[in-house]
Amino acid sequence: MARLPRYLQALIAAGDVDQTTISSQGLARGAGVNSAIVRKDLSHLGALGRRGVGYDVAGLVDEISTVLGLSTERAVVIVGLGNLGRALAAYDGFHRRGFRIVALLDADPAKIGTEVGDLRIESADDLEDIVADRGAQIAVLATPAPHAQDAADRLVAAGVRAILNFAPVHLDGPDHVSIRRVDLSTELQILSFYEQLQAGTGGGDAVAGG
Amino acid sequence: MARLPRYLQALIAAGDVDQTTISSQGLARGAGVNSAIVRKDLSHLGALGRRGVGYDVAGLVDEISTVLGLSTERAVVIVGLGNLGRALAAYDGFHRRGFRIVALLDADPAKIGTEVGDLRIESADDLEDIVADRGAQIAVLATPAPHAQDAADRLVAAGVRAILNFAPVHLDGPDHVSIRRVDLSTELQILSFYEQLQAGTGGGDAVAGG
DNA sequence: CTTTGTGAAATCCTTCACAGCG
DNA sequence: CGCTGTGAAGGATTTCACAAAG
Repeated sequence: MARLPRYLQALIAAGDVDQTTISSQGLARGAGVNSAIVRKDLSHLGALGRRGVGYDVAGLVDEISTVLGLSTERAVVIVGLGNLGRALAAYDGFHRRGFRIVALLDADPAKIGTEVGDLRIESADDLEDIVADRGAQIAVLATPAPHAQDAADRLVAAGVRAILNFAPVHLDGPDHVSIRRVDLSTELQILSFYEQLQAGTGGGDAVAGG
Repeated sequence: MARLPRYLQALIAAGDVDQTTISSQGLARGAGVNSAIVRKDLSHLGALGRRGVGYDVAGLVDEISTVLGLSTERAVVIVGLGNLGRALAAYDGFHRRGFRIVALLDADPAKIGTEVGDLRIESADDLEDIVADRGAQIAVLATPAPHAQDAADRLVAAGVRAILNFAPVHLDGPDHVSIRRVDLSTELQILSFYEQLQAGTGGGDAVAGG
């Protein structure tokens, strides 16, 4: 259910505006999807809405948070402190949503010992010990592409169960480890494709950008 | 065709290793997908493979680059120079793939005039003029969430035809503008969900992470 | 004997439309 | 009435399986 986080965002926005109840259509607008799909998704979590009224905002926030496993804090390790890694380390969105960064690892001796935010960069040589000691469950991978698979293998062996990969390569891993990928230049390339399409038409035709 | 950039990456990796030809299965491994789907995707671009041999690496790179519109340089403007925006501005992956950053815009007077890489941050007040003058076709949005929709509206009005949105909100826009979203905390939340699932099982069951 | 290109089957996901509850 | 919950319909995408080509 990749849409739950979207709903959560829309719900929090609604709560900020002191809305106590929200309809599937209101949620759909906030999340940028169809209202039928909102109802179907939410009915999957149990019958949480009241007919004729809508969904209780606070109740749904709790329910979705629980389902997503956000009720307990998750320990995150960031591997690779280049431009992107550093920005991620400084990004407060993680902290705000219950993710605690427990370590920053890099292989470059020049970086080791320097501080980012209030954490010190440590040596990637000690990856296994650090992951185990601090109970890191999730890793954010922002190394150069050639080192990503190796780093991933070590993270998996050390007990990490989920990896968010920013390196522009496909990573292989065992089935019990979830690997997601975010690739900035891939996203831009997809946009480039659509942009080109638009340049062709007069700009009138519909192309879902989604 | 959201998979073409992946194929491109796998092809470039194959070329780096002096491979002159590649099978659908080899490409599939590199891109992390099924080989049948590779063949179907590529057959859609025309018959480019040779039976019994595979696909010509250099030829395919050219073909996919053309389809994605990467053969001409695209002008990109980055709006919002916080941690993430700055990292994106410094990210060389864009440049390497034919995207040229033509402007950096921010609303914060303290940031205006400072340099990031070899570009100076300019005032968001001049957004319309700057986008028009420099022919920016694609915008990267990394503003705080509350300003994202407003910035998007102005970008669209100024003639931008594609937006890559890093702000954690859904953006509305006309059909002729493609809007894609990358949300880091959403990604982490999805991982959190899978992580939780894994913690429940002994770690043996299969859960696709992709 | 290898590997593409592609109909057909299977699967997944979305939308429609409406019964039923409040 | 308004709005949820959901079967059924419709679309889209993925996988299978194999004929044809080199």
